[in-house]
Amino acid sequence: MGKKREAITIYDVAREAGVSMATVSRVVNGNPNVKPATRKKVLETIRKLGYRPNAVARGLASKRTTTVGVIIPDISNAFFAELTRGIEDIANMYHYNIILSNSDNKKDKELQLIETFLEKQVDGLLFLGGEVTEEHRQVFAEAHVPIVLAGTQDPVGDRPSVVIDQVQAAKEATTALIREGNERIGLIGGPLTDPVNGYSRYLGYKQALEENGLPFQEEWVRIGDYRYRSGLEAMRSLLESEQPPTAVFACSDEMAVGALHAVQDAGRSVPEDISIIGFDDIPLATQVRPLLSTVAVPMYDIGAVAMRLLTKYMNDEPVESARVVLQYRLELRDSTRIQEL
Amino acid sequence: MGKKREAITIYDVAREAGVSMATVSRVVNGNPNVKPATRKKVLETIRKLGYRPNAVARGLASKRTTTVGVIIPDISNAFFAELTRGIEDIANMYHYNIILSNSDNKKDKELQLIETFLEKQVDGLLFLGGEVTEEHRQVFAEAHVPIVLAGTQDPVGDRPSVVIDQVQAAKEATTALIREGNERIGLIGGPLTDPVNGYSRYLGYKQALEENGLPFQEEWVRIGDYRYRSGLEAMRSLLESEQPPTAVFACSDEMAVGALHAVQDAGRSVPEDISIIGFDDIPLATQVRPLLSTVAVPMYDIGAVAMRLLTKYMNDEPVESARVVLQYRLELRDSTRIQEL
DNA sequence: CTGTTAGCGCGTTCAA
DNA sequence: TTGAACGCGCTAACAG
Repeated sequence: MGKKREAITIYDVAREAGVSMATVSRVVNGNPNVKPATRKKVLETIRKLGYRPNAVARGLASKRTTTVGVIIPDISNAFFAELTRGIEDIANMYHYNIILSNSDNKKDKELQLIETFLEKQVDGLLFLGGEVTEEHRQVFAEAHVPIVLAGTQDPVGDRPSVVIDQVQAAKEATTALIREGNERIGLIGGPLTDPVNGYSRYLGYKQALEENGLPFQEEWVRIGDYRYRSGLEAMRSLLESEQPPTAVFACSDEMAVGALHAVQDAGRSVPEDISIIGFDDIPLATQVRPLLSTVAVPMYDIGAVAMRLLTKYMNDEPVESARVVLQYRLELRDSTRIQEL
Repeated sequence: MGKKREAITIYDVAREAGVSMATVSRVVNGNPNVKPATRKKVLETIRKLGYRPNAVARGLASKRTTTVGVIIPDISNAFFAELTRGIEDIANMYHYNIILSNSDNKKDKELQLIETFLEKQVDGLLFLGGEVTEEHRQVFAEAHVPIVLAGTQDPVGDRPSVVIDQVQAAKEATTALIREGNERIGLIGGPLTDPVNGYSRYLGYKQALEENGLPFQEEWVRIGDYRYRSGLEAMRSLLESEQPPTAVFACSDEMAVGALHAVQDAGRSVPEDISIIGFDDIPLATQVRPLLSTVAVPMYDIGAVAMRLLTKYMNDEPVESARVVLQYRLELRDSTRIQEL
C-alpha cells in the first residue's frame, strides 16, 4: 500500500557523486568537515537528481522531528488565531513546523491530542487556553518532551507558562468604569468553573468594587461563553433588570460587542447611556461603532514568547524564568466616557 | 543530542509478553491473524508498560504518515479559519493530522512550504486560497502525493479543487443592488491580478451592469486587500467622488463592514443613503449594525469537501468529479433595502 | 576530510 | 497463528 514511488535517496546521490552516503549526509546537514570541492560536487548532483531529504527517516535516526504540537481550543476564535500567528512566526524562525489541532475546549479531546502528538514524536508541545486538570498534569508528566502553556497556567506545580495578570487586568478595567462615576456596574463573565480565565476576571471585578466601596450585586452578573451571541443575550437580560447597570465589563471583546449591540438595539446608546469595556483587543474591537474600549492583551506576543520558551527547552538552553507574565494595557476608546485612568 | 529517553518499544512489549515483535505489530495494527488469547495478553502488557507506538518509525516502514499539509494564506482571517475547521473535522474523522502553515499569500513562501511538507512525507497536500502560477504547477507535478486546491483553482490543467462560482456569485450580488433601483453602483474589489478571486468578482460585477444596461464607470471602482481598513478607505474615497455611488458591492465582508463604517462616520446611513453588500458571510457580517447583506460562501464545506476529496485520492478511492463547485447563497439582510432577488 | 558500520522502531514478507 | 529476518532512509560514532 506504499504511496511514494521512485523516491531518490541519499544513497542514489552518493553513488552518482562518487562519495559515501556519510559525506552526502554531512553536506545536507551543513557539517563543516567536508572539502569545499566535494561539497560542491555533492550539491550539484543533489540538484541534478532533485533529491529531497526524507524528514521521517531523519527523525527516526536523529530522534528529533523539528515539529511541535499545538493544542488550541478554537482556531476560528480571533484570540487564538492571533496567538497562533505569534507561535508560527517564531517556529519558522527556529525552523520548526507546527502540528495544529482544535480541542473545542474538551478535556478528552485535549488528552487524546496530546497522546497523538507524542506518538508523532513532536519535539515539544504548546498547550493553549484550556484548564489544566489533574489528568493533564499526569499526561504532561509522562511526556518526555517539554511542554509550555500559553494563555493559561497551572496553579499547581511550576509548569512553564506565558500569561498576563488576569485579576489585575480585570480589576483595572472595572476601576476605569468606577472612575467614570458609575455606581451600578455589571459583569458579563466567562464560566466561573475555569479558574484561570473565567474566575480570575470575576475576581478582579469583585475586588475593584470592594476597594471602591461599591456593593457587589449578584443581579448584575451574567455568564457567557466569550462569544458574541452570549454577550448579546446577557446584555438583553441585564437591560431587563429592575435597576440596569450603567456600565458593563465584558470579559471578551466578542461579548462586549454583543452587549453593545444589545444596548443599541434597545434604542439606547453607548457610552452616553451605558459604558462598555471589553477584554482582549481583537481586531473586532476597532471594527465596530463606537470603537470598543478594552483590555489589550498581547496575544501575538504570548504565542511568540511561549514558542521561544519552548525552543529553549527543546535545545536545553538555560531559561531565566519559566513562568512569564506579559503586560496588558488598558485601551480606552469610545465605548467608555473616560479617557484615561 | 537525543531528547527522548527510555522510550518503550514494540520490542520491549514483545519480550514482556513472551511473543515476537511481529505479533505485537499485528495486534497494534488490528491484523486479524492473531489468536484472541495472544491478542489479549499483548494488549495487557501494552497497557502495563504504557507503550506508545512511534509514528515516525511506523511512517518510515510503511511509507504513510497519516498527516496532510495545509497551506493557508492567513489563519487570522476569519474566512480561512472557518475553512480550516472544515478541514480539521474531516481529517479527524479519517484519522489524519494536519500540519498547518501560513503563506501570507507570498508565492515564495508557498513554494517553500510545499517543499518542506513533502520532505516531511505528508500523505497529501491542501492548498488554500492563493493563486496558482506556472511555478506552482511545476512543483505540484513533482510531488508524488495528491494535492487538492480549496477556495482557489487552476484554470490550466485539471488539478482537483473545491470552489464556488465566483463570477456568478458576484453577478448576483450586483444584480440585487440593481433591482433595488440603484443606478450608480460602486465596487470595492480585490486585486485584479488574481484571476480566481479578484478578477472573477470584478467580472461578475461588470457583467451584471452590462446585462442591465448600466454603464461601467472606472470612477466607481476601488481595489482593496479584503481587509477591513482597505474597505474603510476605499469607501471614504468613493464618498469623495463627484457623484458617489448609491450602492456598493464589496468583495469581502471585512471590506464591506469597513465601507459601512465609512458611510456612518460620514454622517450618512446604510441602507437609506447607500446600500452595501458583502461577500463571504463570516461571523462579522452578523456582528455589526445594520446586519450585513452578503454572499454566503460555504466556507466550512469547502474545507470539508476538499479534505474528503483528498482522503479519496490518498486511499486510491474512485472520485466522481475532481473539480467540485459548491453552492453559494445570497443572504439579504439589513444593509440593503431589497428583501429578495 | 572521508568511508564503514550500526542502529533508530516498526511493517512485512516468507517459512514454519 | 506465529516468528525470523530484512529493509525503510538517514544519523552518528568510529576508524582511517
